[in-house]
Amino acid sequence: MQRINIKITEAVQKIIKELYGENVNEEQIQIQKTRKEFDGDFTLVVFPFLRFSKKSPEITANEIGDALVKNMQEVESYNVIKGFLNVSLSDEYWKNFFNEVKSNDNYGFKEVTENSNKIVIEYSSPNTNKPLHLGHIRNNLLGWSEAKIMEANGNKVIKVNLVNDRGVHICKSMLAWKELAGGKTPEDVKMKGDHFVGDYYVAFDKEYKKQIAELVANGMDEKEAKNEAKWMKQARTMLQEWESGKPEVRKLWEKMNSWVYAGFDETYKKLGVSFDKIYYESQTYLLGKEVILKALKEGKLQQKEDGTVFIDLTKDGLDEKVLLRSDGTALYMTQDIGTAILRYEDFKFDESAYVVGNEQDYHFKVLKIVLKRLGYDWAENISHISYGMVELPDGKMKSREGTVVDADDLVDEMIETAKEKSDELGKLEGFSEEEKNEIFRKIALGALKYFILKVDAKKNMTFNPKESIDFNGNTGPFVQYTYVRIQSMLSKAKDLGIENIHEYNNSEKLEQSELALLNFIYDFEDVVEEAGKRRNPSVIANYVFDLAKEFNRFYHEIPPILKEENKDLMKFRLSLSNKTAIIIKNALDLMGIEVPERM
RNA sequence: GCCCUCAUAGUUCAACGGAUAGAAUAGCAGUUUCCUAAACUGUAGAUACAAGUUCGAUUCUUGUUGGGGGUACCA
Repeated sequence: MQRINIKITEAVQKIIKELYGENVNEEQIQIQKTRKEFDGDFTLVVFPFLRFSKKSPEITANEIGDALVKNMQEVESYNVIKGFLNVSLSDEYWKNFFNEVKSNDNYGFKEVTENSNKIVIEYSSPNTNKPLHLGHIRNNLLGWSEAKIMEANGNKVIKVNLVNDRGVHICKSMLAWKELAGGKTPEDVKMKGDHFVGDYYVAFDKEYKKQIAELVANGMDEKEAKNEAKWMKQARTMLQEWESGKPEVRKLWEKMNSWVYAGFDETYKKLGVSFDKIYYESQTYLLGKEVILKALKEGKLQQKEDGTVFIDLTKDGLDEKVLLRSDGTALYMTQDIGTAILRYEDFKFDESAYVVGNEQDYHFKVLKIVLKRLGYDWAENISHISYGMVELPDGKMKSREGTVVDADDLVDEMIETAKEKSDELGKLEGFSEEEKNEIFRKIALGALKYFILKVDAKKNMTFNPKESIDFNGNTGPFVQYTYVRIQSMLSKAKDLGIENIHEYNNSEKLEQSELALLNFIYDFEDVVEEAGKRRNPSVIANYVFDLAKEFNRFYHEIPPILKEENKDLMKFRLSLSNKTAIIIKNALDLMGIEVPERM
């Protein structure tokens, strides 16, 4: 069935041609949803046509409105307020629309086929020297949701992770462990491996600072002290040993990384994210080096006297960018070039998307240009899904100052709060512990995910731990609750012996709240598309909240459905509720949020 | 210095250049012989400042002020 907003657009085009003899393109025809406070379903803005009609906005709108009623049987009436033509569709249209979609659980989604666009999306990208924190949570939730939304828009999506498992920062925690741990493992102290390793990274920094302070006290200037501190020198040596493949160092590196991976796996599982392929920087940086050295030989890059390899981007309005250190070791950019190339060879993607914070906007601008200069045409299809920082009410998170919000802690606290809240309300009595815990988990993660994803991805956001745990108002649990309520009603209907809720013959005039719900249901398809185009899960969040709110209003305004004597009407309303629940479930799924059946 | 970004109720967030700038929360006032009150209803409260473009500007342009980020042989 053709989308009615498109049909109206085409009709308006024809009408303008007939009335005023002008050809207007689709972009000039602004059809929007009628705002709540006015009568109507769709609104046409007529101001752009005044120069054709040479009449007042009111007269122009009336002329077009008359013609629409005449030309389109779906259009029942219209009203004009200022330059706005509000069009009301007939009950018959809405009932037909609902009949089309009520049993289609995939309404709003496009099919993924063999010929679909292939998108590789990278997200998460952790370092193996510390556990995941709140910033990673935003990244992971966004990455997962973007992937889901891309899929819903008919793209073939491949989710990849790039683990930053090498570099001097990794050596720092290795060194501290070697010096301080006395051979202890995470098992020995019953800790999650990533937290265990992270503690040694912190320990390194503490000792390092002490050493700097000592040197400064002995008269060295600070800059020199930073370079000359014993542990820093040892860490650098360790990196060189690592690069040259010294067995002892490699072994330690593998051991500690494996601890971290076990910890990450747990966190990823808890968050409900996963990957189709994992890249390791340790496996891509050599390719990056190779490609750069080759390009240098071909004269595409430049070299300084000390051996530094760089690219001059001043013509692109950027600076000179170093691609290899003077000692020949790799940088972040070096490995990212390697990874990008490897990824193209692996997947021959149509698009390669990176979910990475906006602090790296410059990095990705450079990456794209460098790859193009090196002759990789597909670099044009690299996109950076840039998102804003997460700040705490009292400022930015700083790992060194201990103001980070740990990912595992946060999730655990949310679950604990969900449990308290539920006990307080006396819900879930008579459930087994296992069932209850599963529900708490869904609610807690629903709250967290919704809280983070409802904010426009590209904007910085403030994370207030207290408010994020809220389960009322514009929150995940509010939406989940609406779903649960509908499930409860549907199962009660079944208990009453009401079967085949999609089979009815509703001849009643539609109520305002029913029309409002139908409009929301209609919108879902456009919302999914918009979220995809804008690369923004918040579009979904805003929509599903409004839908849930609208349903709750409907639920209160309409007399109890299960007591409705007109069985056709009752079934229609049950079917409408059921459809609402399915859309809630599908929309939340696009955000990685699960729905409980009871709560 | 240069580049990029952001600024909306007390607070956290919305608003393809369109109508009277929406929600949530905190505040105040209500709703349960009725399908889950984690709900619903009412009330009060905001576009940093100054110009410009436009029929129309929170949205676009310029300037001012104030945040954030980048400009590393860190990632």
